[in-house]
Amino acid sequence: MPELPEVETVMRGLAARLEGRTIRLARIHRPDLRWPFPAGLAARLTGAHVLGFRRRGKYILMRLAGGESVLIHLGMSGRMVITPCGANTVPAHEHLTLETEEGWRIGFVDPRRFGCVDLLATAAEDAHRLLAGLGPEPLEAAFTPAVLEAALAGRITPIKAALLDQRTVAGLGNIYVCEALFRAGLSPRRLAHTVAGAAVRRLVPAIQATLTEAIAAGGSSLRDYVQPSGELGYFQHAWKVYGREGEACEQCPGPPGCTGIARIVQSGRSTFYCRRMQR
DNA sequence: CAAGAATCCTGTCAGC
DNA sequence: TGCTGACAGGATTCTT
Repeated sequence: MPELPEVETVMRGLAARLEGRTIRLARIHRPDLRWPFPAGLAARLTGAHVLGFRRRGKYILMRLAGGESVLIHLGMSGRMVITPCGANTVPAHEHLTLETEEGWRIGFVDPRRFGCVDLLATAAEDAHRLLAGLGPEPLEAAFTPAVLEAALAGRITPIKAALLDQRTVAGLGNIYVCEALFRAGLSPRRLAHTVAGAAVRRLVPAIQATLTEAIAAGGSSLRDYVQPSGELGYFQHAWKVYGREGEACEQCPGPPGCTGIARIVQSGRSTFYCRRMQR
């Protein structure tokens, strides 16, 4: 899916067109994504005034006047497409359409339909069942090596799997976990509880730098992710290991001994890493 | 309780 | 060109 940097980029794109504006019209084109849309969603969005946005992990929260917020998750293939109003046809897999009074059309497109939309009370946002269990925000000050070390303590699972678990830290996905572990020089196969001390002091800044640089690049554009404006993020060109099976590791001194970037499968998902530089 | 597998869904790509 | 199977950014739910 869109991981934290992509979600942050999408949220900023939405804020630029929606913050302080009024939704003139909302339409739903099917009854559900992962779960049914909340009852009366289109009617409750139509005429709503948007106060602002925030992100929690991979979730976007759109705060409305009147005390309600809209929770949006992009799932694996979700994206927001912002275009001028005009066309009457609904693009393929566009499940929710918003139109602003300024003439912008915001479409939530999600072919695989793993995304979701919900309505909740703004005052109780963090108590929502999908947000309540999330770990710390990796780019906030509260995410320290001591905090991560405590979250990893006693866990008998590869560090790769532990970091993908949103209860450990919120917002990382397959790509950025691979990239952050490479940056920290840690093997994705290491058991989570062994990542302590100096290792976790390398890992926290590695996660933060990876995410910060990716956000600055507008995220990574894969097949079905683009920024709301239609521009492409370009962080995919900065990947050091993800999708680079067999290529030389740029940190390795080179042969002899450099076997290139390996791809393994952990809990059903591809992991890319350098066996030599990541221990 | 914790960890891993199965599952939801559609599109794309490699290989035949 | 067309078919088939593997695989894809996620996270819940089900099994061990």
